[in-house]
Amino acid sequence: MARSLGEFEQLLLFALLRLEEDAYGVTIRRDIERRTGRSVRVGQVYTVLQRLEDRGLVRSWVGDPTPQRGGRRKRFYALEPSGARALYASYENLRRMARGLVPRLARLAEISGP
Amino acid sequence: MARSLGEFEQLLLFALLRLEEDAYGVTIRRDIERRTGRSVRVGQVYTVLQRLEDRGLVRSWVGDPTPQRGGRRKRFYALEPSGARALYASYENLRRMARGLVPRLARLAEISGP
DNA sequence: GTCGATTACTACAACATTGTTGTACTAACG
DNA sequence: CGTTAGTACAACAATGTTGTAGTAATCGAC
Repeated sequence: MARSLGEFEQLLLFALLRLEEDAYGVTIRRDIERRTGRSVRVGQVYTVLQRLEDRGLVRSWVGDPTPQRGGRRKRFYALEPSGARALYASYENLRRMARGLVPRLARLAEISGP
Repeated sequence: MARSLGEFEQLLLFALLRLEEDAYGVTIRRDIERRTGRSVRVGQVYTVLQRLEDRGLVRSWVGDPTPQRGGRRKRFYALEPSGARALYASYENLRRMARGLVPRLARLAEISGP
């Protein structure tokens, strides 16, 4: 059964969940960058999306052309049920490990410099 | 600056935090297994601990002999300040991505069968 | 209408870091 | 010195990350 998810994979799947109908390469990337503050290469998004689709955790389809200046058609992505289960399991695991420790961790992280 | 932490690395660091004075290979392994329900090889723990130590996120020292039947001396581990910061940052990133989505995710994960 | 210039977006190869496993080794006590 | 708790490490698999090339769409000139 389900191998566990890497860290970036988790971020990616959460982005899919949040974006719902509007999840494609560019919006996914932007969502992760904005929320985490870390910079994400475009290629990284597509590479990981493809792997997740190969594993059956995500599905995708090509959308219709839009009346925008340039650009090719978007490929949209959505969570599969198995993807939701995998993501939930990973996140719960981490929460269980973290339970009760966050305040102390926060203090340690603050104290120790810039 | 701080690369980001992998998933297992995060679990490991949380275990260190929880175990405080009593963190060494065997207890760390047991803590992760019990809380997450996933099985962990002994070697995995030491491999990852060593890498984290190389990166300066963890420190270790060899303890004194104990009055137990057999066994060699334990090597104890503890979080370094930079480790606390890295762990906190990773966990916060994930929480920000997950914010507001967990109930929906839980429902999706439940519905979609065993 | 059709032909390119322009543009939003996707695909992928290549390399780096993390994850995982199995097996061998060490040092303690009785 | 036999037994045993514990550690180290080599080797391979999966995930993370980057750069660059390719594709398919619209617009505007003609």
